[in-house]
Amino acid sequence: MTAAETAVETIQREMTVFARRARASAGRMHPELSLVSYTLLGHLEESGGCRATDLAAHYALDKSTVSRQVAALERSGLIERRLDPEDHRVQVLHLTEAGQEILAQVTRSRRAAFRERLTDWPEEDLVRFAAYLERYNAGPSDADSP
Amino acid sequence: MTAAETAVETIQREMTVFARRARASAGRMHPELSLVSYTLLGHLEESGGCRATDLAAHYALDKSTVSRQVAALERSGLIERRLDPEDHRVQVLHLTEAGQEILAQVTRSRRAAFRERLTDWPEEDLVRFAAYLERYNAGPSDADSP
DNA sequence: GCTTCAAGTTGTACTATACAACTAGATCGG
DNA sequence: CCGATCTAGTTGTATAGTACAACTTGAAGC
Repeated sequence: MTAAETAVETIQREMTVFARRARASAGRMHPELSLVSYTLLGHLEESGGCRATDLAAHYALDKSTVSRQVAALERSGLIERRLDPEDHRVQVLHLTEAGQEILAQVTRSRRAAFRERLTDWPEEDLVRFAAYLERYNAGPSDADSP
Repeated sequence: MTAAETAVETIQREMTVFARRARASAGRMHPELSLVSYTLLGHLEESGGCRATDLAAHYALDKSTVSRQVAALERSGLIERRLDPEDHRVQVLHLTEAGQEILAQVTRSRRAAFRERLTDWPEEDLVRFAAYLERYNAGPSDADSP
């Protein structure tokens, strides 16, 4: 196995470990907001509002799954839907003020946990690590590799 | 927000995107072996056999969850349990030959998908990326950050 | 030896998810 | 203009993964 293959193997494995732990600790840290919900809210903030279909595509989820998550978030008053006047099939999702607050709060505590864990890392490494992840995910999202 | 904070934010977000896509594509790629099962088998191979409790700790899963997964894998003939003669509470889990084969097969196809996606990456970057992930996950696994 | 601890199993409930069938609105070719 | 087709989203249904709690069995310590 070449060095590159070993690295690829490691990337797979470690990404999976990360994912499992993230899920576990997210549940413990914020019972009020599941990891999925948090993620969706984050995407809404980042994108400044988008459609359910966009969320589904971005996270490789079925539209029915997103539909239910969105319905729950709306019920909790964290997001609102605005009918697109141009196209009445489309609902553009936006964070409510409550949604923004909760998201900010969860983000703060998540960031704190991350910071603690990453406390020994030089900034240069953090930036490079982040860049690798972005570069990896920027590839085609569909129907292929994880 | 400092550059380090931005990076931390990005790391969180991109890790999550990765995790969701990984799950989705894993289901499509290998209906015969769920992402969890694959992961557990991989850990068994890597560690050369371990206890269910170790798996639970490593992946931040409940022991009952692991117990069921292990039972399913045993039913499928992919792993076997060996009672520890020193301590009869303990069952050491090992891959069977069939388990090794399936794992190798799935690993090959996963690796191929990864390779394709990582095809443009210089080996140096792959190695560094892998090192970052390992370093990240090597931190304390419990009760804290994702 | 009785109590306490550790490994694992089983009962139960819940959540995330996918797939399929459906509704409602838009678009396009004639 | 109108039916065929496409797109966004919802709802019905089934399944898998998960946690928590209660239990069983074996080990260890006072």
